[in-house]
Amino acid sequence: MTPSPATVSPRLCSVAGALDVIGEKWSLLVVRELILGVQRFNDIAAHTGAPRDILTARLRRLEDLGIVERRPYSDRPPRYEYVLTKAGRDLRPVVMALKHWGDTHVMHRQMPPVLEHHCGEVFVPRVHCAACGEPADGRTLKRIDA
Amino acid sequence: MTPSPATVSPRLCSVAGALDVIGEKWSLLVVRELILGVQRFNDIAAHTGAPRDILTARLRRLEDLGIVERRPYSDRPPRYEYVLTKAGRDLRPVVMALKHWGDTHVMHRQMPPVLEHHCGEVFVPRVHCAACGEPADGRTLKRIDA
DNA sequence: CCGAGTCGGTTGGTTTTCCCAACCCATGGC
DNA sequence: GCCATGGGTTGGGAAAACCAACCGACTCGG
Repeated sequence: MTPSPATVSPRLCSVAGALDVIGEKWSLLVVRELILGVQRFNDIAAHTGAPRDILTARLRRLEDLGIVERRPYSDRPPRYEYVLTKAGRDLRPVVMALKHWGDTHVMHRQMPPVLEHHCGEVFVPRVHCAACGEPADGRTLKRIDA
Repeated sequence: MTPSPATVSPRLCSVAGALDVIGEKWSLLVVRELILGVQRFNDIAAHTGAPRDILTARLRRLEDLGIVERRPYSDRPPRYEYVLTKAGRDLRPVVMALKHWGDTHVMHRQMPPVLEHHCGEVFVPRVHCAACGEPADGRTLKRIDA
């Protein structure tokens, strides 16, 4: 337990290395969103709660580190989306371990599990209209009772 | 992908909950040290590189959250050591996942794996003198060649 | 053609956090 | 007496995070 004398420097360790890379505030929440398939700047900001300027900084850094890829999905107007690289997808076990620990030691009720659809992707539910098959959301639905 | 309109608030999620608890700078490195069996304030400070005042704050918070236990091992002078609770030991998968990711994506060479001795504890090597069986370190060894 | 809305950001100013060196106190050993 | 050890605390400066407001390029509705 007692360390070697005199020249004790911080442990050279890949846990520390990993935290240097993805240990900054918001980084892992951004990765969580990307794992869930959220790809657009505004959506990531809304779902994580991260300030927009910080989010910009994190996305740039994750891009520099080869964890996310930023790619245009529209030329005019210029629009971008973010997707995980292999290195980024490999963070799933980290996020899952955090989620499991959070489930059992922080949240008092069990959170819904992350599911994987048989297509191989993380399952994100989306409501469709059974009649026409088109997606349904707040803009395509309207109250008719009043 | 596009979220529901209007009232989009940060996702209620145990990943976020976990990060609120152990996502602050240095927290997971402190847990790493405790997993490795380092229990004393000065040793944790030296091995992590955390500033002493920050380390104090983190240890207090981890104690309040029930992740570490602070207990005296000497009355006079008053001295304390830190050990993980069950909730703290349950963070091992998180630290291991981080370590594995760091091994493959940050560090360019493989770091030595964390081993578990058959006694059930994490294996931390300590060099002993084969002759007398006592532990050997910088204070008990001396160069005799010059 | 005008005004409002969308998207992906920037900018400036404030607040919070982190960092570092120095100091403190009780004790034990020389 | 004097220094070392262990577990901190303190003050002050540097860095990071936060927030509201703004911007530019476009689209859409009227």
